[in-house]
Amino acid sequence: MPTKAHHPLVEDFLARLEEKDYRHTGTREEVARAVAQQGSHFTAEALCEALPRVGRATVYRNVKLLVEMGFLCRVLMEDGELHYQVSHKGHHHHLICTYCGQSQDLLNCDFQGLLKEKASTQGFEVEGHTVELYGRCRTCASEATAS
Amino acid sequence: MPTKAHHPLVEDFLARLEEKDYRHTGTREEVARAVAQQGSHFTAEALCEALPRVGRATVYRNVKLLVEMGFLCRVLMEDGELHYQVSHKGHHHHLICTYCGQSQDLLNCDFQGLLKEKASTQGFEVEGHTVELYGRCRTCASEATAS
DNA sequence: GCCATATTGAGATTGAGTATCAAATGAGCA
DNA sequence: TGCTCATTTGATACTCAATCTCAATATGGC
Repeated sequence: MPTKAHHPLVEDFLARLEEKDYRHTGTREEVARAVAQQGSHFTAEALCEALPRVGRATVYRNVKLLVEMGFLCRVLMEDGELHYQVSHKGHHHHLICTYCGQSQDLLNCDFQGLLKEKASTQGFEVEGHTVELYGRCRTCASEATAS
Repeated sequence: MPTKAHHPLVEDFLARLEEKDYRHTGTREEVARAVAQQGSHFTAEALCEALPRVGRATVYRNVKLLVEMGFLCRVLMEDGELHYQVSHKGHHHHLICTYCGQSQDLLNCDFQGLLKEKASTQGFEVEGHTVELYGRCRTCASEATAS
């Protein structure tokens, strides 16, 4: 199958597949391309709908692969639903707007040190953490102020 | 139905039910007692097993009630499974040991201010957040050191 | 092109949680 | 104490996300 689009995520994913001795299949490329076309965050189910010719199990398998390889990250919504979004590399947290639903990354923020220090006073060794922030994005906040 | 045990959680729950014009039923008391007897954290399903004579739907309904009233809080495990644990009142975070599974509360820790400040540099107004920490509790950490 | 094996897809299955609705129960009141 | 009626309960069906199974297919090395 010829490579049509040249989205960096698709390219990088295919390169990484080769690197790790996974096979480069047409289906994987399709999934990666669909992921790249999703806005902000999306559910695995939405991806399935965007890829009607690809089996549900395969979509889930490839999403898992993309997460393991760091191309996608999980976003936990306030109602407990699991979404995914294209990942900026490296550790970061999500700012999820509960008004418009958009998600952005919280940049330049290192809690690990603070968390470790706090937890160590109780003898606890922190190895990992999850942080999700909910509130209003800039646009929604200014709309609220304007009205 | 006579009140047999006098666990504070059970007592407080029953008092709050009255306060909020919910009915004090034998089933609610049973559920509260079972919750009080669970160690650390537990799933709704485990509660169902501990209460074979109570319907699954009723267990879920009462767990939801206990959460709304602040007697229970949700604990998100690293694999995404939802557990519950008896809540210390007030905002707090969880330290979840991935070795023995125990959970403890992270006390005296206020991130809200720091989080708000960081997020506001991106124009985001934080209204809520979730934080879960994973690692080794004191016991598991010292066992690892000893071996 | 051939082969061994990784990958895929249809469909069954699991598991958590919710909806339905008739029957049971609790609480106020006579 | 018994009546009455709204609340609560429980059996069951259902939904939804996600995983498992396994035969069919596609891939990459030779």
